[in-house]
Amino acid sequence: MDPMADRPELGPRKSAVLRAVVEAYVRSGEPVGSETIAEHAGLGVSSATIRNELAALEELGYLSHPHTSAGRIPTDAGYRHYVDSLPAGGRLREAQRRAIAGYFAEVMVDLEEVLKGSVQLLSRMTQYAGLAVPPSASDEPLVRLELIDMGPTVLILAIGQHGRVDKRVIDRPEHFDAKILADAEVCLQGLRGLTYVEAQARLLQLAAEASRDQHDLLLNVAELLRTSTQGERASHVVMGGVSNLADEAQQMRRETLRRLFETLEREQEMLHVLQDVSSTQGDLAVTIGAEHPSTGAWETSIITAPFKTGETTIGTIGVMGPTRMDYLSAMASVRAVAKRLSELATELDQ
Amino acid sequence: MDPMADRPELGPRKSAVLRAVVEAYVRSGEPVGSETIAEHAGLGVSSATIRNELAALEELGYLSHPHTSAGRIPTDAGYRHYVDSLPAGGRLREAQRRAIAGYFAEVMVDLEEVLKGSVQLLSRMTQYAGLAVPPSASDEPLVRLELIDMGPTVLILAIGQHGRVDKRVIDRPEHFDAKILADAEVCLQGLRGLTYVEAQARLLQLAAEASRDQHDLLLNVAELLRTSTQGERASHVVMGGVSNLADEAQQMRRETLRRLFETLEREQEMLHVLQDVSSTQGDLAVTIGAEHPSTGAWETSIITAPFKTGETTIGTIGVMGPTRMDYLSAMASVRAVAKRLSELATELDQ
DNA sequence: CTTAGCAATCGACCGGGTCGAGTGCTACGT
DNA sequence: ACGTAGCACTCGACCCGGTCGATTGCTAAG
Repeated sequence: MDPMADRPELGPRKSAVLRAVVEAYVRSGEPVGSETIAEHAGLGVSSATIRNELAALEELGYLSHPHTSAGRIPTDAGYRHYVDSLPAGGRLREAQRRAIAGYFAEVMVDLEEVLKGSVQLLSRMTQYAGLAVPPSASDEPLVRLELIDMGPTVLILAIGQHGRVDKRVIDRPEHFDAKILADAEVCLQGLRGLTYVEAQARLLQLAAEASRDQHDLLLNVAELLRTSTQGERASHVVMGGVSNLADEAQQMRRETLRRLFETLEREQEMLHVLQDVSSTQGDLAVTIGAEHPSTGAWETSIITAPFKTGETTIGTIGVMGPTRMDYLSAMASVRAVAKRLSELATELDQ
Repeated sequence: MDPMADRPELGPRKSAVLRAVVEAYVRSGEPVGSETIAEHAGLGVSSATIRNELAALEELGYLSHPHTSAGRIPTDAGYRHYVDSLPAGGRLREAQRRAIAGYFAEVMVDLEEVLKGSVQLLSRMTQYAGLAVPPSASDEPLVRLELIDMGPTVLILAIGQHGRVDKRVIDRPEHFDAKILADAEVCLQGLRGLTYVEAQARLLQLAAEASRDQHDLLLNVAELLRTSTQGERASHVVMGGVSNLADEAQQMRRETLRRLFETLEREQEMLHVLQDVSSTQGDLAVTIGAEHPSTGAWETSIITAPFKTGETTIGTIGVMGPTRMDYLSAMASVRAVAKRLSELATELDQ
């Protein structure tokens, strides 16, 4: 029963039964039996027939069975089939539509801030945790690169085209006089307009040629650019509504919960997970439970969508929740927010 | 049994018994009985005598009783008495001493970064969550205040004496030409050396006198300074090792856990709690359970210590953990880290 | 004031019995 | 071949009662 194996197409009734199981289970949180489905799913067949279908679906690996006399629970593969069979255009409830419209109406201009708000918006709409990966600085052109003399220290400041500001404070060796700083400044002026990555490469060259005093200084500037594009703080993950996960947490095993929150604190790891998870498709990427080792270990699913300026993807936004998730509505929410975000980002980019 | 009521001094033996109960309970997590104490606390009296003392301590409100045939558990008041009777100079274990020394050996120069590391250090040492309130910008002198033309937007940048950088992106109305920006820049140059608060006040004056075009721009700058000193992002809380709280979380009630994590996400609220909790004394402040409404609701305790440059307090650092906490070692850790932090801050300040 | 002894208390644990939900099978009808 | 009704069976949830062990509180003696 490899959960990743390709499975044959299901007949329309099996699909309907599976959908009914998933939806009932997502609503109630309790294993669902044949009776419930026969009554509520409106398939016009008796519970006995449903039972046969359920047994078949279990045989196929879409459902599982806590114990003999309990109802069925979807497996990860079951959720997967359900999600794949979902109509592309899930509807938003009117309240949610308005929440999104309302949020994006108060236009903001700092993308980082917008993202913070967006993940909170998503977490409120879905009751899961909101996640976003902001654009990386790598290809952002530099508008400024400055050295600021602060007495015992020097502040290195890089400002990107889109309002990104990175800083680094370094100790100032005593023999650093104003002249050295001024000379270095001149060097740095020449880098304006280059991207973070280009400027970093250029700086390494310049440092190699420069005088010894300049050398260290320029290396420090290069280091700032490096950490801003690759390092710890380079790309972080914006999170919101993480407390929503605490709800489901109660029924998780102790260790599961622990590990989940530990990873949430380690942004870099979280970033990797999100990158793995969302590299798959074009529009909406859904990763369910054990389809990714991490989400498997946490018994969670992640839904992400890229957001773009024009045609180029610049970041990712989505939600994370229990595998027992209302995929339909969560997917609709993520899609809608990502769309608005893309519009906004495109506008800001001009 | 008002837990806040002043209580009479305890005799030396009652104190010893209380201490034994607290320490045994902190270690084991289970209600502790008279036998255990008689054997391990080395008081040289029998369990019957201990029982009498326990009954007396319960009568006084220091201990409680889950049910008749269970051992005793300290109340908040019990922990309070225990903490107050602790010797001031708790000893650190050698490993911890070295962890601190090791961390502060790799000197860093950006206080914000140091704080992030410090709370993580504390959380690793204590196995609780680390918390810190960084210095506020209010009294930091400005070294720079710049307007940066970024095409469709303008970036306002404020740089403080100690390496603090605040930014705000604003839309740029079309009639804003280079001249208006240049004029405003001149205005702003004049504010260098003033503190955030002073500069903000001065800007409001200037705006009132300025031309209409300048007016809005200057107000935006003032707004940046305002939000940097009072607003949402003004003073945040640095947190680390929050996942440690998830351990104890399992035995909390569902709602308790939820509320705790919700508040942890709302920095402003967390900030208020920390301010309430740490405003009390000079050195170490310990707030136990219901002594503060918030910590009461979460069944947690908070230990904080101020850190200073010279004699003036500039921030707070501490840990938060379950009321059933190893106060002795946590207090020693917080005290030690705060001390090192003060030394570092004082050095950086020169 | 301390101590030994002892009855009393109460949760934890175990086994058995009932109940109900839900399955899976079989036999029958279409 | 497929849907259905009926029914025995399974198994967890719940309740009950009994035992065990930990711990108390009391009492009476030192």
